[in-house]
Amino acid sequence: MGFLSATEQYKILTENISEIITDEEFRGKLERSVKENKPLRCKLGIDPSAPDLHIGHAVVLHKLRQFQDLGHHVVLIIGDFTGMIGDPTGRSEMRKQLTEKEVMENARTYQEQIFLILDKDRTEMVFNSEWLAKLNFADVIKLASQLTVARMMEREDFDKRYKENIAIGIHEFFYPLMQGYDSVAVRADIEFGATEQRFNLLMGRQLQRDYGQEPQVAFTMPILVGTNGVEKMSKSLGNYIGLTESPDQIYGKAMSIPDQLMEEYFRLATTLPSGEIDSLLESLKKGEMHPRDAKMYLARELVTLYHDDKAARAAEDNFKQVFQKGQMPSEMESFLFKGPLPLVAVMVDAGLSSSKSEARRLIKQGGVKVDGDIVDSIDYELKQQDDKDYIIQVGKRKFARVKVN
RNA sequence: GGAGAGGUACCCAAGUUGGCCAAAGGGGGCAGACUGUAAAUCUGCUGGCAUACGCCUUCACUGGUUCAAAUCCAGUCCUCUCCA
Repeated sequence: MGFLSATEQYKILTENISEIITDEEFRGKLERSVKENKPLRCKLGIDPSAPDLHIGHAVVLHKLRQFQDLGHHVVLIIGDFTGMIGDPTGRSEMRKQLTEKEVMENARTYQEQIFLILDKDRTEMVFNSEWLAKLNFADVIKLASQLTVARMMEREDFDKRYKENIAIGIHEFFYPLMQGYDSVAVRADIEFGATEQRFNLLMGRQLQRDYGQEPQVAFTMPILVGTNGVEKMSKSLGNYIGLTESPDQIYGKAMSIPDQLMEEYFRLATTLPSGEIDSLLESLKKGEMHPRDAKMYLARELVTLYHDDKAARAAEDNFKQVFQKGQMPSEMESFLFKGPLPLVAVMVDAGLSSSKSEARRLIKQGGVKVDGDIVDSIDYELKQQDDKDYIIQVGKRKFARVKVN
């Protein structure tokens, strides 16, 4: 600790964030931390309902990593207990409750992914069932009495559901309370979350006060827009870039984002210094740099972040080969079949199409190529070939190497 | 507990005088053209099986009426509103 002054830390840590509540308290905590040489306890709650992390989740993780790099301490709370309720935040319907087994399984896969970004040595991991499961009914009632229905209904998501006559479960009211109680349990100095978590983060402040603790500072981070540039990034919408995806997938998806999204992605999804991003955007605006090249840089950065620079270069070479020169990728999944076989069946078995009907549709629309030639008949058959493989291409980006014998 | 409204495909949402309904329209998605795998725009497709005639599964669930049901009837489950 103590390499950087509170002022210097403040400057770095408040970059690219959405809101701090309150700024004054944050400065105070930083100064005290430096003076007493005591790391801040940075809390992040994880809802183990969606086990695949994407670069949207990574926004807050990168911020935490910055804290860690400055010597602070991260307390990661796996919401195994709350996961059984389901965070209603931003939901337009009740979220399904997970079983204990599902929660544990998801939590495990989370850990693997989260340390792609966080520093394991400065992370403490806890499960909130540790304290929440111990509360008895009287404790729960006491906790619930901290909050009025009116207060709860201030939340936009609940209010909206209420007005639209969509079900709200009583148990959903407990989610913010439990999350807030977590802050009490781990004595959090700061809690992080996306902007939509604002209410929950504030609840932690209130409960900490009620339990005689200094209230945590709430740090909200912007929500990353999905690759289609329309809605927020989410797995269920399919507009995401997953942390554990292959270099080619990450690179390709990054290249497909709308141009307007580049700045947001550079700032929130990469770890490039903001000065560098500023000058890059500047030259882009002046027309000194082609938007495509800027995007390739972005794609490279993202691959490097979750793989390495070697993989990034390889993904870029592959991209150039396939999409700029229109050639085949150097590597693709291989399959072995006993022939002869109709092409539609092979497409399904090789995962290029989800059903034969869809495969036929794709062929009719001219979206399928075999060895570079557009297939014009849905009866197309793959015959036995000992000497070479078939290269099947579906759409622009799906390829498979198929050997038929 | 009483009265009323509702549950349709990935989402929203038509359709409820029974057949022309695999089910309008929109969104999303996919494919094609144009590009920089961008955006915008245009075109086509969007339950499964089948070369095709067609067949099968699907409109909360279960049963029934009928030659024929998303549409009619009965029961069940769920949601919402008002009353208590």
